[in-house]
Amino acid sequence: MTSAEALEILEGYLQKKGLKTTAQRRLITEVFFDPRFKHDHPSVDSLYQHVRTRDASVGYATVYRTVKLLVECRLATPRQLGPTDKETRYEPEAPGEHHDHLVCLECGFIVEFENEEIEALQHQVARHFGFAIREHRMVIYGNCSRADCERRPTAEARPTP
Amino acid sequence: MTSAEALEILEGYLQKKGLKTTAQRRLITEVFFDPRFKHDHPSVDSLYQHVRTRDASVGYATVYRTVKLLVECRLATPRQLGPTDKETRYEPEAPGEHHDHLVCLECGFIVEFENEEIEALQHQVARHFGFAIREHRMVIYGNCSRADCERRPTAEARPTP
DNA sequence: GTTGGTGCAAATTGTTTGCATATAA
DNA sequence: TTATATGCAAACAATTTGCACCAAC
Repeated sequence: MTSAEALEILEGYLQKKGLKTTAQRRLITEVFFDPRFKHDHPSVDSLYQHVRTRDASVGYATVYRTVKLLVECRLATPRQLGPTDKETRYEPEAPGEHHDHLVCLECGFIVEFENEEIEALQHQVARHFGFAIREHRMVIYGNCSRADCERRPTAEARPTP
Repeated sequence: MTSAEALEILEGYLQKKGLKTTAQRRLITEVFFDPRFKHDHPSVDSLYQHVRTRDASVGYATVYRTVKLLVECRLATPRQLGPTDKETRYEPEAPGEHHDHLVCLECGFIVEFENEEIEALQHQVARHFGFAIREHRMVIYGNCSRADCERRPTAEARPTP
């Protein structure tokens, strides 16, 4: 999903709700869907930093409020990847799509994947317990095999050993 | 796992680390593994409340510090069930065991389950991306079919299955 | 007696909110 | 024109920490 498509969805949502399209909301959405940035699962703070490089007058609260709007119209999903992460991180979403995550406990490297067999089994389990599935979250933690694993230790994915 | 077994593991851990076994640590562990309580996935606050009914002099900080110890020796796992939960909740663990969760979005009802087929597929996916699995977290959200669903709107006040 | 533990209150951190002003519709 | 948005600072809520006194070893 491109920034332009996301903006269209956002504007439709705002209109429907009688809310206003502002320069800040457009900028934040644009940055959030920036191809160079959209796989970062950014925290609000990280998004705020990027936004500030393009308009230093934008306030922290506005970023929080806009991210909340993006979540409401399903353009963003809150995630708690790293088992030790304190901040909530957000991921750009195309409505209808879904994927899960593999997270490297050493270097924080994240892989997104989809697996229909697992999804089918989840529905089966849910049905067995009388649940109607609305959504699910699955994160697999492990060690990746990239050559430069360990060389980029990030704060994000480090549980107590 | 009984309170007694948990206590034994904790005391072993404390000894190994040169830390001390105190009445508070014993009490908190006992309450955390109390059979009437151990499936509640309690928050630190909820655990604190229960502990206070048995010793009103125990402080909030001590409960936090003790829970941290329990996590370190793998007797507790931090969870963020409810997509809207603010507080971290903790679950008593028997080392080696594992289960996932079904959470009702309406009433907060939680079912624990295990599914070997899903676990096998997770390993397959991980291998495909060159990851060695260390652990995983899976939560399925949906609507349960219990007769009194909706009547218990908070995740804290949950029935025993 | 020494080292680590506790309770309290104060500090920190991520997030939200009240308010006066600014801006889209 | 009029409702909604913004930026700022203050408020909040969950969690952590500094410190003087206590208690396990």
